[in-house]
Amino acid sequence: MNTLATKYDPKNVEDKWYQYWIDHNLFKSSPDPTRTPYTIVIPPPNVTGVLHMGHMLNETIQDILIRRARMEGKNALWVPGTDHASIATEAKVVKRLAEQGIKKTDLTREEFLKHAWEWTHEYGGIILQQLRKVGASCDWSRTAFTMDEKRSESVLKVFVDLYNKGLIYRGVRMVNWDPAAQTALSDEEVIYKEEHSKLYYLRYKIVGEDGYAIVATTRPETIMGDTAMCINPNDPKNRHLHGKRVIVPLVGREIPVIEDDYVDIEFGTGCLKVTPAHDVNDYMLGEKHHLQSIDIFNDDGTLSEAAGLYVGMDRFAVRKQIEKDLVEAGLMEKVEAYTNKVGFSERTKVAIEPKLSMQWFLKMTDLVKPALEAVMTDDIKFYPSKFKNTYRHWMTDTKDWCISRQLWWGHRIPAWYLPQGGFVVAKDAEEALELARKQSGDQSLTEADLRQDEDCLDTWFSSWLWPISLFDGINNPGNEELKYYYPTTDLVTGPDIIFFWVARMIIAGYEYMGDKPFKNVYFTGIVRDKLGRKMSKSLGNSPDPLELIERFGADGVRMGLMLAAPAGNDILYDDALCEQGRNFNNKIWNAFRLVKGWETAPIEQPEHSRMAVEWFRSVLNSTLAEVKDLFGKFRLNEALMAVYRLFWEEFSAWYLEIVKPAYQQPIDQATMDATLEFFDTLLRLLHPFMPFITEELWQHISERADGESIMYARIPEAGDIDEQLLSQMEVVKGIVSGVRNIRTAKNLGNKDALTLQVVAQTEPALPDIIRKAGNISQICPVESKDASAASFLVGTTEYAVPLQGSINVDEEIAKLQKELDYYRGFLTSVEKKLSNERFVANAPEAVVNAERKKKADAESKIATLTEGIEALKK
RNA sequence: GGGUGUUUAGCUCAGCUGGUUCAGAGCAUCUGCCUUACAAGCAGAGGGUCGGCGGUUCGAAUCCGUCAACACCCACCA
Repeated sequence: MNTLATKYDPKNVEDKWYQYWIDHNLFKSSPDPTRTPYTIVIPPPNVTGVLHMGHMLNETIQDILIRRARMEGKNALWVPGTDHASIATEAKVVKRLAEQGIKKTDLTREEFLKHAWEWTHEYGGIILQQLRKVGASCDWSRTAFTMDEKRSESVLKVFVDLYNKGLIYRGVRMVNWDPAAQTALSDEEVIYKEEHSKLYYLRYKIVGEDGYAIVATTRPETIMGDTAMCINPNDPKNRHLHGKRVIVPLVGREIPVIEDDYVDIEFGTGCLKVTPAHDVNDYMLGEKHHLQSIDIFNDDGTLSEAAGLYVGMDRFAVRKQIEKDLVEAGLMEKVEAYTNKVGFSERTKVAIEPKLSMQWFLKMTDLVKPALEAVMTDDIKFYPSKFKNTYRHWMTDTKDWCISRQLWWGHRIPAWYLPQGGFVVAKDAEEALELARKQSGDQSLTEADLRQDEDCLDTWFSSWLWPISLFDGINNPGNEELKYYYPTTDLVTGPDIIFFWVARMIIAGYEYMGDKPFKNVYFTGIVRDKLGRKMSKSLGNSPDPLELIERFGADGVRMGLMLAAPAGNDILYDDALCEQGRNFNNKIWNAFRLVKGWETAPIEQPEHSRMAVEWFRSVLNSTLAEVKDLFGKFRLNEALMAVYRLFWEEFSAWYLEIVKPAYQQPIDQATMDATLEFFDTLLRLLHPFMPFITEELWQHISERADGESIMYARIPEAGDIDEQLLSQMEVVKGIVSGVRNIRTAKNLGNKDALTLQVVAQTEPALPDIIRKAGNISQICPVESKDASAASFLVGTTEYAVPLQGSINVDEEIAKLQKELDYYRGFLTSVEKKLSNERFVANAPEAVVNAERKKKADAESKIATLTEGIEALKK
C-alpha cells in the first residue's frame, strides 16, 4: 500500500466497485419476515430526461438513506423506474417527427405510438444508466415503467373502479387549454407569472345614443367572442347603461348590458366585457345570465371561423393587429401599461387559453379527507414540517382533477362509446362489449361498433399509484411483496410536486390500501448556482453531473452537494463544494496510507497511546450517537459534517498524531488493532455518503471474502462515553495549542522538545499525551514560572514555556495586561449580576451558582495574571 | 389580495422549552510552514452590537408586538 499515490484517484475505483456490487447482487432485496423492511420508491424520472443537478441531489439523498438503513441491518429496497411523462414525451416525439418533416396529424394513433415507443427505448434507459455513475444502489431487477404492463393494468383498473364508485365523471367544463400541446391541463400544470402588458380601453357604442361605454380589457382579441357587457348594479356612474345595448367594436354585433355584483366598480370604468367561451369568470357570468358562448379560437390558438374576423391568425398576432385597427377605427379610448398574471403551461411554456370542453374529472372532495388527516396528525411526517401548511392549504379546497388529456402517449381512457349514444367504462374492449350489450339491450353489437375514447390520462394518474403499483398492489391485492414493503418508509422529492404527486399518492394510498404510502417525506431544495439563480440551459449555469463526477469523483460530488443541503433549503452550488468533497476523499486516502504503513512489533503500548485509544473510543461513540440522532431527523448535512470533523480533526489531527510512532519505528499491536478497528468504523459511518472510497479502503483493511462488502457491514451502536476523559482531553488540546502558539510566536520550530511549566501544585491530566502531542520533554509543576517564560491560560491554570534566550518583557507584559483587562471587565459584569437582588432571588439556583463559579474563576485568573505580570516586572 | 417561511461572521448554515460550555461550525480570508500520510496539506489568527424599532423579564439571538427586505405557496379581479 505504501507505493500508493499520494493523491486519491476515483476513476478506476468507482466503476470497479459498482460492477462488483452488481455482480454479487448486493442491491437486491426480497421479502424476509425476520428483518425489518426499509423501502424507498424512486420518484420516477421522465423517460425523456437526462441527469441534472436536481436528480443528482435527490438520488444522492435516497442512496444515503438506503445505504444507511442497510448498514443498520434493515432489509433495504430502493425501487427504480421511469415515468412515461405523457405530455413532455409526446412534445419531444412531435418535435423529432417535425424535424423529419412528419406531422403528427398525418399519422394514425398506432403509427405515432410506434414512434413514441421507439423514442422510449432509445432514451428511456439513459437516466437510469447515469444513476449507476452516482452510485445509486437500486434493485435494478425491479426497474419499472409507468406504462409497462403491470402499471398500465393498474391504472385502468383504478379508473374503472373510481368510475364505478361515481368518483369519475365526464362533462363539459372550462379547462386550461394548452394550444401548443393541444390538450387540456389540470390546474396544477398551469404556472402563473406576472407579465407586463397593456390595458386597452375600448369604445362600445351605446345603441340609440351618441355616446360610448368604455370597457377596459387586457385581451382585445377576444371581443369577437363578446356576448354581453356587464356592470355592477350598485355603480352610480354606469347607471345610465342600465337596460341598454351596446355594439362590439369592429365586430358590429349588438350585445346586452347585464348587471352583476361580480363586477368591481373601481376597476377600469366599471364596465366588463363578457366573453363566456374564453374566460373563467365570464363563463360563470354566462352560465348565470344564460348568455350565448362563442368560441373564437381553434385548438392551436388561431382564430376560428366563428370569430368572423382575423380567421386563421394567431391570437397574439391578432392582439397587435386589432390594436391598430381599433385605433384606426377611432374605437380605442386609450392604452395603459398594466401588470397582470398570465397562466402558462408547465410543459410547453405557452400561454394557457381557458377553453370550454368535454373532459374527464375525478371528484376530490371525499378522497382528500383521510389524506389531509394523515399529514396533519403526523402519521405521515414532512421534513421540513413547514410544508404541512402548504399541504393543508391545498387539501382543504381541492377542485376536481381534470384527468383527461388530448394526447396519444399515455394510458388511453378505458371508455367506449356506443353507436346509439352513451358510453361504458371497462378495463378492456371485451368487457366493454359485454357492458355495452347489456346497457343497450342490443346483443348484436360487436367490438367494431364501439369507439374507444381518443384521449389519454394525465401522467400523474399513473404516478399517484407508484408506491402501490410497483408491488402490483392493484392487480394483486394482499400479495406477499406488498404486505412486506408497503407502506414504504421514506419518500425523497422536491416540494414543487407536492400537489402533483405527493398529495395524490397519499390519497391513492388511503383509497386503495387503506394506509399511507410512506412514513416520511423528505423535501429537497432546488439546486441553484452560487448567485442563487435557478439553473437553466439559457444561463449556461447548470453543470453536467457526469462531468463533475469525472472531475471530482462521484464521492466528491455527493459529498459536495450534501454539505450544503439541509432539508427543504435551496442549495447554492459551487464547484468549491465538490473540491471540498474531493479533498476529504484525499484526506481519508492518506490517513489510510499512514496507518497501513505501520509495522507492528512486540513492544509495550505506550501510555499516551493507551489513553488516546480510550479517548478516541469515547469520541467515536459520542459521534455515533449524534449521527444516529441526526439521521432520525433527516439532518443529513449535519450528520455528514459530524463525521467529517470526527475524521479530520479528532481522528487525523489528534488521534493519529498521538499514536503515530516515530519515523521508521514500529507500533505496538494493541494500538494497531485499535486503530484499524477505528478506521473500519469510520469507513462504515462514511459509507452512505461516500460509497466508493469506503468500499475500496474497507476491502484493503483486511482480507475479505469474494462478495463481501462494506454495504452490509453494520454501523455499530454507540457504546459508553467517558465524559470526564473527553473534557480532560479538551484541556490537553488547549495546552498543546498554547504551546504551539508559543512555538509560532517565538519561531521555535516543531523539532525541539520544550519544557512545560504548570503554575499549580499538580500535573495536568493525560501528561503523556501532552508530551507526545506538544513535543514536551518534561512537565514541571511549579509555584511560579520562570521570569523568561512565555505563558498562557487554560481554564484557570497558567502554563509556561521557559525560553532559552531573552524574551521581550514588554511585549509579554502587554499581552498579559490585555488578558487581565478582559477578565477584570468580565468580573465586573458578573459581580453586577450577583449583586442584583432580584437576580439572586428569581433565577434558578443552578444559574446563580454558575455565576458564582464564573466569579471565582475570574478572580483566580486575575490573581494568576497579576502575579505573572509582577514576576515579569521584577 | 390572502397565507407560510426566512433574516446570526465575506459565503452557506447550526443555535430545541429564555440563564454555565452562547455567540458557534464548515468554507473563504490573513500569517507562518514543501515538518518522511496528505500543499487536495500542517500550525496559528482575524472577523458578527444575532435585519430595524418597541415591549415582557432580574436576564432576550431565543418570547410578544411592529416595521423592513427576501423567498415560496395559494387566489376567478377584467
